[in-house]
Amino acid sequence: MEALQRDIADVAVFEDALEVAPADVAIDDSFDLSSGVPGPSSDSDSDSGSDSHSDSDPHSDSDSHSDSDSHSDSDPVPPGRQSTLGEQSNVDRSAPIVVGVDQAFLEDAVVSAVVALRNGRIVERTHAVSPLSIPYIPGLLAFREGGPILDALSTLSIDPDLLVLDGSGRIHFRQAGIATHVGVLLDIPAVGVAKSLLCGVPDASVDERSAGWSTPIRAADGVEAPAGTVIGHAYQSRQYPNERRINPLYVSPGHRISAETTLEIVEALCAGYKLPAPTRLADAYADEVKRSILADD
DNA sequence: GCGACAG
DNA sequence: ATCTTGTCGC
Repeated sequence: MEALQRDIADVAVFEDALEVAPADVAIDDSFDLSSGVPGPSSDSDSDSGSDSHSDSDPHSDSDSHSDSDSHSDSDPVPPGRQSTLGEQSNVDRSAPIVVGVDQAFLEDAVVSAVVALRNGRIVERTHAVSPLSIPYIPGLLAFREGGPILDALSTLSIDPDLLVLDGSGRIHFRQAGIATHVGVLLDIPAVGVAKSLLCGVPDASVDERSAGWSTPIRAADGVEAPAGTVIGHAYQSRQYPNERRINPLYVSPGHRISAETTLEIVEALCAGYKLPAPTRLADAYADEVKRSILADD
């Protein structure tokens, strides 16, 4: 597994090779992000469960039947037309699609939820339920959750321009955290957003920082990269005005993006909240699906 | 050998 | 990640 991670890190591109600029994904504060899915239909989900074609699941029997086990809402795009008259809408249909991914766990399965945003609004949501076989081992997270994430992403009808994953990317012993792993396998730009630091050292102490602050995370001790290499950043996305403290985020490039741009993108996606909007929304959706599953049996 | 260690 | 009510503060 570790050898595979070194191969993945070798193929990974930690430089900007994406068509997404921070300004293109900024979250509008003028819209209520906490409410809703697009379209009038309420989200009364059906089942889910797509078998995994994960790297850890040898018996990947066919997923023949339902390709749409999870509901998905995508807005209709006018055929062959960019912009003409009547372009009063603020909706830029050419804006990049940012997809957030998050998971909720069951007994021996995991719900992987994906939420696609464009111009800060949800354009599609889908999910998959996959079996879990490998335990959580620091440094090997992708082997446990990577397959299930691919399961969910394969149900999306929209093509992501950027993936926002829970966990690290380059901030990893072998520079192949789950964001890098998934990004490389799909060859899609990806960033990793973690709530705690796996490895590497911050340039400055991360304690008691105000919103907007950030400091580089550099390779050290066990990280297989030239000592001093900037592998990510600690970023204080939000802070209370008073005594109570909020921990910073640890953001790092997954694939086809630099550490600097990763920081800018995450900044643009947080909009006053601790977590980037795609992650927050996928988080809530995963819990929603999980509870609905626990509901009937 | 001991400690650290994403979700 | 998950088990879980209230509680402090804007």
